[in-house]
Parts: sequence; structure tokens; C-alpha cells
Amino acid sequence: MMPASETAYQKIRAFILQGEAVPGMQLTEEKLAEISGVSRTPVRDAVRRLENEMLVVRSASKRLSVADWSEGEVDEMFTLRAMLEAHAAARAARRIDGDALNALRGINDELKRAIKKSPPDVTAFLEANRRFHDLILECAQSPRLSKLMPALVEQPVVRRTAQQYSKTQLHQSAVDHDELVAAFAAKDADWAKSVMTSHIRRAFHSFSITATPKS
Amino acid sequence: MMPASETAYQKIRAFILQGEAVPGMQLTEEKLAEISGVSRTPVRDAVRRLENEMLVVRSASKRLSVADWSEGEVDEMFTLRAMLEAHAAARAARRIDGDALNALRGINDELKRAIKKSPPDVTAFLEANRRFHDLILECAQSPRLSKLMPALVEQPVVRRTAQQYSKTQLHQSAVDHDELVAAFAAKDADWAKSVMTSHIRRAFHSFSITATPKS
DNA sequence: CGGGGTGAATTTGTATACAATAGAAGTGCA
DNA sequence: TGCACTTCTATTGTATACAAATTCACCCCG
Repeated sequence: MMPASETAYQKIRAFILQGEAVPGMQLTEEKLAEISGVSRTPVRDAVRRLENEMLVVRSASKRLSVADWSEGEVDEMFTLRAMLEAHAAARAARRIDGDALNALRGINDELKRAIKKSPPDVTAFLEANRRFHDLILECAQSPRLSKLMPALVEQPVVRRTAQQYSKTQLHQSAVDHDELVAAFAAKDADWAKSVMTSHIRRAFHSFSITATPKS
Repeated sequence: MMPASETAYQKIRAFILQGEAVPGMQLTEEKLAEISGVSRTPVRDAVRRLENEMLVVRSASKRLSVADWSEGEVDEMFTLRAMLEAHAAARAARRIDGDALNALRGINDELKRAIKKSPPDVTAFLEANRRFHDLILECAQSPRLSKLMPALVEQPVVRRTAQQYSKTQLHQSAVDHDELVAAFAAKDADWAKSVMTSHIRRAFHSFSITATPKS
């Protein structure tokens, strides 16, 4: 049996991420408790965590609402993510071992298979992509970095981005990952860092182009 | 009247930072409740916050203890802090206005006065230093960055560092701050970024030299 | 018609009691 | 003596009841 606070965390998170919740929408602990089927106590615990990931925000008078980011904030988020993930990649390049390297290759193979389908399996792509980046973070062996990253990998944005990826763009991700693996194999921290920076910044630009059609 | 969870947060934080708690020491919610004079409920709230700042850690079996950092982790902390504070300085350079600029000058004057005393007033120095950096962070206008920074500015380390500063080193901090203000006045983001990077990295090295005497 | 204030209703904050779980300490058996 | 098992204790997790604070609506008065 999963702890109630964990249940609440996952349910509320899913509620926000799977688009049932509108950005800016007000949330009450009571409603969240109802959604997750537990009492307010573990809900408050879960909310604290979501607040740190900045998925929910607390207004001046302690009322909760679903996060809503300005264009500038999304921009900043990608910038910070690029900085930190690049740093993680550099650390990982110095520390990675053969097993992890093979694991990365395996994950990227799955990712490629998800792309090859027609239409591409975006969910599987995102899942593999997440595991790829998570494993790099793990190889970086920096508890502090691991603590910081969740606040920057906001799935709503990731999802919006990837669903609008063209097949070409999805393919480029796989190519980036291959190059990252090569950099890791060579234990070349600078190379890994550069590739990761490009990788994230490209994602940002496909996001910002498709997300603001100005139509 | 302050909320009980806030009271708990401050009391526990002080307990850890003012050295009454030994790194690695086990903490129970009960004890913490006793220390802060409130019930366990707000204590749990406070602990969540401290956990995010990585001042307390949760073992596999959910037991709490005072954080204890390896040399490598302190190293990594300074590296991340240098990256993010430098980024904050660059953003601030582009956004800062006259009022904030004057406020920074005022704070740095206080800092200089604290240094001039014999012996230097380290507490006042740290206080002014904190406010100086906080104001820059505010000028950076990045909620996400503001959320991330607290996990990197760990006072126990800051305190250890500054108390071992020589008068020369304290003075160099004031000089760095002056140069930062100059960079801000010129709205030169690159300059601000470089100065901030040096500033943090110098602090790191005075820390690592004095903290590991290897005697 | 507008402004301010009073009171009800909603929402968050706190304490306490109890449940579940992990850890420690003992106990019996080989 | 060493090891497994059991019981007991310490600690964390959850629910609920109630307190404090905030919001909202309404009414009264100017």
C-alpha cells in the first residue's frame, strides 16, 4: 500500500499535468482531498511538494492555484534548465561507467522505436526521453542538482512542446542523444555539455515558435 | 502573532544554524515540536521547507537528521551557486533601476562599516552581505531563480567561511560589491556576471583552504 | 447610487488521538 | 554463543475536530 501523501501527490500532479486543470484555476485543499481520496493532512504534504516544483502557487492569502507562467518565465525556465542539465551532463561524462552507458543506449533505442511508428508514439517518446535525462542526472551524482531539477522540468511545457514536434524534430532529439552517448563514452565533459545545451535550447525554440502562433 | 509553522521553521533553522545541532544528528518530530513550542503538525510543515533547503535530510525510513555534506558536495554547492548567482547578476544588470542601485550602495556602505571595526563585526558583515545578494536576486525578477537559490545558500557554510576571513578577504568582498554596482550602473550583463562568478569562487577557495587545514 | 462595515460562509491553520510501521530488545532454541 | 523470531517501543503517518483568518454578500447609512 502506498502512503496517502504519495497517492495525493500523484493524483494531484496528474490532475494538473493531464490538463484537467486550467492554469490559474483556484484549488482548495478540500477539493484536492476529494480528488485524491484522502484527508487534508496528506494533501497538505503533497501540495508542499508541488509548490516546490512550482506546479501550484500560493497567493498572498495562502490560497492555492494552478501555476500559470508568463512567456518570460518559460524562457527563463529553459535557460536555467539548459545551464543545469549541461552541468549535469559534464559531471556525468566524468563519472559514467559502462553499465550506465549501455543503459542510455537501450533507452535511446526505445525512443527511436517510438518515433518510427506512424503516427509517432509521443507518450512513449516522452517516457523514454524522461528516463534518458533522469539517468544522466543520476550519473552526475549530485544530490543538490537532483533536488533542483524537478523545479525546471515542467511536464506541461514538455508535453506541449513534444506534441507539436514534427517527425524531423523528434528525430533530431534521438540524434542529440546519440551524440551525448558518444561524448560520455569519450568522457569528454565539454563535448557533453555543449551537446546538452544545444539539445535543450533547440527544444525551447521549437516550443516558443509553435506555442505563440500569434494568429 | 506569527503562524506556528513559521515559528517552527525559524526556531528549527536557528537550532541547526547556530550550531546547537551536530551534522548527522537524528531529529524526531516530537523533539522539534518541543524546541519550537508548537505541535507536530506545523513542525512537519516546517521540516518540509528545511528539507528543500537541504538543511535536514530524510533517511530511507523517513527518519530525519541534520544535513551533513561531504567535501565534494560543498564543492558542487559553490559551483552551482556561482552559476546561478552569476546568471542572476546578469539579469539584474539588464533590469535594475536607480532606486535599487542606490539601495545596493547603501547596503554595501553598511558592510564596509562592519569591516572597519576592530575586530570586524562578522555578524553585521554577513547580514549586509545577505541583503546585498538578496536584493540582486530580487532585481533579477525570476521567481524560479528565487525558488532555487535558498537550496544553495547554506548559512552554516557561509558562516564558517566568513568567520575565517582575514580582514583583507572581507575587504575584497566589499571591493567586489563595488564593482558589481559599477557593472549594474553600466547595465553591462557580462561584466556583472564575471564579477559575480569571481566573487563566489573566491569565497569558495577561502572556504576550502581554511576548512581543510590537513594539520 | 456608492462606500463602509457587519456577519455568514468558505478556506486555511493547529492540535490531538489514533493507526501503521520501522527499530530495538529480548527470548528461546539449536 | 549465534541466530532467528517475537514482542515491545519509538517514530512517523493519517484522520478528524476545532480555531483562526479571509472572502464574499448583504445591508445600512450617507
